[in-house]
Amino acid sequence: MGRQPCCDKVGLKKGPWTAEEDKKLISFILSNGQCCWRAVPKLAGLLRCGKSCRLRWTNYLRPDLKRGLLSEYEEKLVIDLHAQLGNRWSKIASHLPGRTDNEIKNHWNTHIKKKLRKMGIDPLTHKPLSTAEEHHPRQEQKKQADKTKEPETASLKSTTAKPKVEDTVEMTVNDIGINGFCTDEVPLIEPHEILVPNCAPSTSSSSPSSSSCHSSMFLEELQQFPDFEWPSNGLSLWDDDFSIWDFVMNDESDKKLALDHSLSSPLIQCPGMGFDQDSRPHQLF
DNA sequence: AAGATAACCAACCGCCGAAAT
DNA sequence: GATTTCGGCGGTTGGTTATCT
Repeated sequence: MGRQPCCDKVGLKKGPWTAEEDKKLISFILSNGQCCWRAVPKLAGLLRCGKSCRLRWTNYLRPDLKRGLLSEYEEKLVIDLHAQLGNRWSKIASHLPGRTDNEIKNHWNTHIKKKLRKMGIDPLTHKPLSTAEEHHPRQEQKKQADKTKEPETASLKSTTAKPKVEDTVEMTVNDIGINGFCTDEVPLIEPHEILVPNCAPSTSSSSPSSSSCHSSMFLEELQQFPDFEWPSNGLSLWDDDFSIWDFVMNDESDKKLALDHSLSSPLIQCPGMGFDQDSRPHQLF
């Protein structure tokens, strides 16, 4: 017979994660590292499937995640990578430290696509839109939908047909407009080398219209748990350095543990991860 | 002020290749 | 070698918030 089932799906919880669930998951991974996801829900006391835990961790709870809107540079990078890789969001995300495939995918669908169309560029082919397409956007959408269904022409399939596209990506740095940094060789930055700018209130990441509004709700929810120690000096939700990790890691040993885990685990380790002088991972909520 | 619509994004679904048995 | 699950990926959905009328 094959492997054992991942989890019996009866009675599993779905939908948005609560602060308590987040806390359980973070605590578990902090003390055990990332092991097999199948075992995580049971061991962490969660009524979720392992897949859901993995998704929550990689897309939201990981300490090395940047949050907030993509910078202009990141956006250009995404466009350029998309032109070469197609909808291979995970490959694209691997070139943007601290960003997830889901985040990039969402940003592409909500922002970049529109931007490119406005500029008269087909977001699928990265070539100028024909006038017919410009005048009949619905037809264009249908065409695009058809294209994606067509295995030979769909960007995903066409790129997979090539031998290891991601290995042969040539970044057109001049197009991006930033010198001296080839994204094909994302530099591994040592923690001490990272200077993550504090998330100033004026930046997009602190705007309530971005994902941070969810963080705000999340934090309010978190306040309901008495075992979380709220800072006594009156914390603003939009404090520059604020993060969930401040709540999960109540003391210095926890913070050290998080640091150790994130540096020792190849799955957690990420070149973009930043720590401030207190060894606290920056979370740009 | 209220309802309608658009925008955003976290989370789910289903598929696929790799790995385990 | 066949069967089954795991882990990862991309597409899609649905709830929430913002903006418009």
